[in-house]
Amino acid sequence: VKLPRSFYLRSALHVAPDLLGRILVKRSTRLLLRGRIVEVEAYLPGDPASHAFRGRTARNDVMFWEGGHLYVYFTYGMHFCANVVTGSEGKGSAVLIRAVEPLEGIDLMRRNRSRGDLPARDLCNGPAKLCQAFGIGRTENGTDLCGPAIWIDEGDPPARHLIARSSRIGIRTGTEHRWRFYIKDSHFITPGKPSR
DNA sequence: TGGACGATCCCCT
DNA sequence: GGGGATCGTCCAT
Repeated sequence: VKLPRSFYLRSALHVAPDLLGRILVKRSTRLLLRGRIVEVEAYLPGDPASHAFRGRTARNDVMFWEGGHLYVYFTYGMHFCANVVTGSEGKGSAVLIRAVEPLEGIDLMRRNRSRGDLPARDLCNGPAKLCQAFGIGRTENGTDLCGPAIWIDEGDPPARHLIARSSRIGIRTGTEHRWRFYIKDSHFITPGKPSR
């Protein structure tokens, strides 16, 4: 069952942990790519680490759309990362999907990653890796997650005691906040280290 | 108009 | 554990 619009119209701090255990789905040409979300980060209004911190621009425009859209950004001259926009129109808040556990379409994911030899655990254990594996790029920016192309299924959320949190990864500011959430016993989370 | 800087990844030692 | 790849974006000059 596809998560409804109302799921996304909440604070990113509520949506982020609630996304764990949900299933990211992308309809490819004739098959489905599916992955269980195991690691996310919240980016809030007024958050200096957020792309939206310095106001609305052409690049981050989608982040200010109504919750339930996909904000895809390009970084380091070669990578894409995907976020779930949260809250009402104009909020400028989102949840970065950092890692998913591959469930379906794994052969295609391997081909998309240009590596036939990668173990499943290394296909989507990073925000740019999962975008490459799922074929998410510039054209997917602004996709409505309540539409037919990319969506998130209810899945099977973990018990609360299986959810861990830490500071976020790869940022220089806002490191005092523990806004990274992940499934404690998952083998499919990022190898990178939190910022503090 | 230019330059510093990424919400990263991969390969090297 | 460290550095290079690679380029769009933003802000300061």
